[in-house]
Amino acid sequence: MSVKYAGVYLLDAPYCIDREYDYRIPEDEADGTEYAAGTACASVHEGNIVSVPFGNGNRSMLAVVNRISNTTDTPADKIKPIRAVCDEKLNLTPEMLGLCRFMKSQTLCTTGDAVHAMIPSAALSRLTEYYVPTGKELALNSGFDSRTMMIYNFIAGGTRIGEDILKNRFGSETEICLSDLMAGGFVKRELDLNSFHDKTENVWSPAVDKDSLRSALEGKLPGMRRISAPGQIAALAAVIASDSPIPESELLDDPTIGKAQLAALEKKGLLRRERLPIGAFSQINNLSAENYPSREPQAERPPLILNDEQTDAVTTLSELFSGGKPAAALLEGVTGSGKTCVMLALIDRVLDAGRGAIVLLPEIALTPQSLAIFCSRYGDRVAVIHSGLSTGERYDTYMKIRSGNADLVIGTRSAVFAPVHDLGLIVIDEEQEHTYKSDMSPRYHARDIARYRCAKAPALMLLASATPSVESRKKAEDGIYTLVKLQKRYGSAPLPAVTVADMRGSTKNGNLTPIGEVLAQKLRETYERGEQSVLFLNRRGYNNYISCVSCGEAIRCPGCSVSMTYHTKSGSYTEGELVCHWCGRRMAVPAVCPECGSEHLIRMGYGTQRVEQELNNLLPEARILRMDTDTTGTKNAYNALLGKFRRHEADILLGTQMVTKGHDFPDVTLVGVLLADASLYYDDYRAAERTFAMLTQVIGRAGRRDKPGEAVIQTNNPEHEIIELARAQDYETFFAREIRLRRALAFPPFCDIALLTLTSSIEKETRLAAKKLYEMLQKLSRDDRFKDQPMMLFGPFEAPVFRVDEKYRMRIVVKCRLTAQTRMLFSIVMAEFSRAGSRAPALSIDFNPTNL
DNA sequence: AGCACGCCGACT
DNA sequence: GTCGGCGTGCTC
Repeated sequence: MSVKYAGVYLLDAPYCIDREYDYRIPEDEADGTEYAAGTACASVHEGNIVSVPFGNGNRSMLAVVNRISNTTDTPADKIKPIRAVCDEKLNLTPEMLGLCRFMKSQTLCTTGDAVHAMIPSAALSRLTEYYVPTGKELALNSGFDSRTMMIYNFIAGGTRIGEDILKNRFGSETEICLSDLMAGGFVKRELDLNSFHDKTENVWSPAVDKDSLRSALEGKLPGMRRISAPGQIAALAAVIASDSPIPESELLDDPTIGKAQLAALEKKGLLRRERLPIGAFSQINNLSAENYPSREPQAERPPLILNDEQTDAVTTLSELFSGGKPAAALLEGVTGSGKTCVMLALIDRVLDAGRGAIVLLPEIALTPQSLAIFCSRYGDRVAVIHSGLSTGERYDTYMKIRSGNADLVIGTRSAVFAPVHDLGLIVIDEEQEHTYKSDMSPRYHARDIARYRCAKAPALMLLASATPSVESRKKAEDGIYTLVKLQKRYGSAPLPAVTVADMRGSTKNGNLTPIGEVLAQKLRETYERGEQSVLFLNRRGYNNYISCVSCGEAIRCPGCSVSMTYHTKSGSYTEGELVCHWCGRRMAVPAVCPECGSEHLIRMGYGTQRVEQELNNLLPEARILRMDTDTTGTKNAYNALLGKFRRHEADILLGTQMVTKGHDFPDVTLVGVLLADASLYYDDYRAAERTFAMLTQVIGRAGRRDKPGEAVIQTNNPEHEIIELARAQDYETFFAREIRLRRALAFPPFCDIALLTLTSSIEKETRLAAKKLYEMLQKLSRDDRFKDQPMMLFGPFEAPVFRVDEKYRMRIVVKCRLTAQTRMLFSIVMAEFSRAGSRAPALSIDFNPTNL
């Protein structure tokens, strides 16, 4: 057999050394005579996780095998052998390996970052090198010294000993002894998950059904005396109360329960003992059972009742799915048109075809109610991935999917990497949500990952939304995605009546009034009818822009047509200036409104507490639930609040972003939007898009089936086109208007934006590096390789929050088309900046960032 | 990122 | 005379 080489990427490498390194795959030294596979590296495949010696100190580092080859360009004296290979339980499939390469080229992350997005960190961080006996007998007279013999005996006696333990026991020469033993084929090195998962414990579960256990407690079980020992009673009660096996250690925490009692119950045939790895039951969610749906699989899926339009949609989408070719579709359905039913019908078909599916939801939409839809229909084959999972749960969920025990994954952004077998469908619900874009390395967009995976599978990517992003809708327009529309509301429920309340001039001594006359009146009426109201406070852009009380306009950047952000000058509370986050332009707050000449310019904004006070004055009797980041620290608190409101234990729900997402509250007939225009003047070219989507969503929350709903939009800008369009729920006109603007101003989807940020703890260094970076970009853009790529450079300027966490941040914005060439250009810049010393400013590049 | 090699100041 | 500062440069 010829020598083979493995080209590997290190998992923990900075960008500048993130390239392929060739390692020798050790040949089987004992070569079949007595013992085959004398090394741990008998079989290395692409996608395996391995450990390799790296650098001068030959530090052991984790790496992923990118390529297997019979030849290498690396000089023989530099080539080192792979140390150990992790078996198939953690390898990347060829698709996933390809996805890593794709992510590296698309987002300029390191290969390691990409791998970390796919394999749970609990797995990678627990990978450890072990020494294990090979099974080849070591004769006493084999000529090894006594230390080596002791080490061998130690390894042969125990299981999976790590090098640190050996070194501790046998001293610094351990390494030499080990390499002798390995050369002889007596011992091999393995890369495996460390002891955390090796340790086992006793777990207890019912040996018979729970009713029999209850009978036993009551003495009604035939042929058995009533259980009277307090310890046994307590143990039985605990097992009956739990949905999952209970670790023995947990049972023993109860002082009345002893091992003897457990043994007695086992002998009586009531309880069953199993020896299982510690943590094997962490998968039983920490989501409280009360809040989350049961996972009992339903015997038969209830049939879905679809109208004609929905049936047509399912037919079209099923054809795309079963066409055997990659496909992408955009399901555009007005609020209440039953997108979910279409999704379920499609998932039915995918699962029935024996394939897997992933459904992505925004975090705040991942509520017990939305999960219940899936869990009650598909039971145990569902795996849920959300931010509340512990590292152990994440690992268990990953393994459940990998092993094929779950073929439907519901989750947030990161679930797009779930190792679903034979992937047939990825659904991205609320497609326009910006949470699908990661703002940490790897800075990927779930949509791009989904598209890649669906192209390879091949599978169908389905984007769903009532208000698709301009980018996606444009792709549908261009025929890249198949557009499927749902225009009928269920049972032709009417749209809520929308009132736009003009808030201009409603200031009290220069302060804004949170609740105007119209809304106050309707809140009172709704309360008196015994119905519920939802108030949505638009906090985006809060207190950050200057608005004119007379005409409602915010001050915009003369060059960028986005709203300028108000910054307080450092060391002052009252003095501030306006800054454009896109081009860096600064200017003093003007004395009069540039639009209408009025002198009444004010800073916009107030918080939920202020609104709560106002509500208390207005309706002292009403029960108010305030929901914001202060009151909903944890996911459970958030779900508890939602549950409370659903059960009508409060009359008014007041909150920020969280109240807008698909919770179906049956008694809500009034929805109020406060500061509707705040997000209109957010310093982002997507401000209009987000405002439109948000208003559309929130209006859709009012009124269900039997009860007609009403919505009040409070704004300083009642004539604004976006507000008008949202009121009429007119996506088409909105889209046409937006596309026109984006084209004219060269914003996505007509160009791409690269946001380059330099971070360092030394202010001077940061500014200097920013200047250097700018010059470098300028020079490169004129280079022969790139000069045909139009690029516009802006900056360098300070980041909106210049100093964060003792670090200074400078930015450069580049508008260009993302192509292979421009990506190459940025990759050069990235490599250059990550090379320069550890104290030098760090560069990060974000393509089409969602927030600044 | 680490870790070496390498050439100039204050110390046993 | 040395110990050690961190400035380049390499890592299969």
